[in-house]
Amino acid sequence: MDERISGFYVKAGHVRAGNGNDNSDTGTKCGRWNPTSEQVKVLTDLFTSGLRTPSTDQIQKISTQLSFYGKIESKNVFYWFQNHKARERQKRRKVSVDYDHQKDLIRHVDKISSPKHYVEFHNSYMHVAGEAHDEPERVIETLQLFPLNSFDDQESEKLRMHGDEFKEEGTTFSYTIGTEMDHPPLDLRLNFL
Amino acid sequence: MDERISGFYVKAGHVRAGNGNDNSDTGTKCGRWNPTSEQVKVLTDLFTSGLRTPSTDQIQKISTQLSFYGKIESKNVFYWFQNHKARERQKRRKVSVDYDHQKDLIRHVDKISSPKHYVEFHNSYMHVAGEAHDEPERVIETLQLFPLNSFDDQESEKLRMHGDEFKEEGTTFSYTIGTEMDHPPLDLRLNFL
DNA sequence: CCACTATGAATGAAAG
DNA sequence: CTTTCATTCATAGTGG
Repeated sequence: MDERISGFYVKAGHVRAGNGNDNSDTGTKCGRWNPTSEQVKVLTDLFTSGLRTPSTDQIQKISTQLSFYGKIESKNVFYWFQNHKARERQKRRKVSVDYDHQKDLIRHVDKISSPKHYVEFHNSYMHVAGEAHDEPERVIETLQLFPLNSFDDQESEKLRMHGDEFKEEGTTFSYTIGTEMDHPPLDLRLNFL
Repeated sequence: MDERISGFYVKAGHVRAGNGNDNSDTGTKCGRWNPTSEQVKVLTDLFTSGLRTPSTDQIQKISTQLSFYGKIESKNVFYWFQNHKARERQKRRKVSVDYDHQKDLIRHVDKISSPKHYVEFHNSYMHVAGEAHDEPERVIETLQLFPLNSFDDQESEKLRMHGDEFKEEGTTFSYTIGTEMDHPPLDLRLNFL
């Protein structure tokens, strides 16, 4: 059975707001963004310079700038950085395993059946303040594209202290009450509610 | 085999297979929640009807109902709504800058009324199967869709006024930010890299 | 034509 | 609520 070629992968929606004139690229179908070499270059440069998670503003600006080379949208830039960062980390993590035992390297599959106080391990990255370890985070100050605090965050691998447990019941959603009650008849429409 | 959702669920059956996360049988529910078509449908309906931030109690009930279609927990519902809502907004924000200034607008009004055109819920392939089936409708007895309100709901979240929340850089965007230059080409400054 | 790979896109989960 | 992280889905591109 090979359903990989079947036409079921219609993927509803995704109508590309534009009128289909987006292919400024190599005759790309409007399926998904296909970055041009220039765009990739710029993005890569930015990434190399240290930009990991651009803010909305920067995404907008970058997007605007890159539109010069071809069709591109903000979300493309957003996804690009997300993916790049993720993949890099993914690779690093794969090769990592760092020093064998970190003592508390548990990485157990949390059983989130009854979330109450499950600890969340986190990488063994341990952020050493003021210590440049292996991450080549070179921030080229020469690349001041925008006045905004460009690349500040970098990869701040801070220890994720747990502290927020999801509560199914209780007084977790204290803020929800009275926030928006624009659907009073909810119980009505949904009997079970 | 309890294929309640038997049929052509192309996507179903994914269930994190092949990872060998043999911690404890795995098969059941390790990994993250993978909503079924029905679950998504119901959640979407609720969202569409205006529910955005369900209370703890509502989450509980929804979760209970949805558990019929498959494994689900309260927190899944909670997260679902949070994400859905957040992304609705995020989309709105990132989709801008699209109707840029390099092209003339052919449709003037379309610009305002096609915000959510962009990224519809696509959950792909599920629609195909979920529609023409005869099994899925089993518990829907209680889930009767009401006559939607006259006013266009789901868009009543304009109460927010955030400073960072913004889009449309087109008009307010000025290249006079730096003393650098005034032309768009970004590569120029990045060329040194 | 089919398998594999790189990567764009999406989304569940969580942290802040 | 907002933003980020991790994992997965989907597809263009390429090799056999």
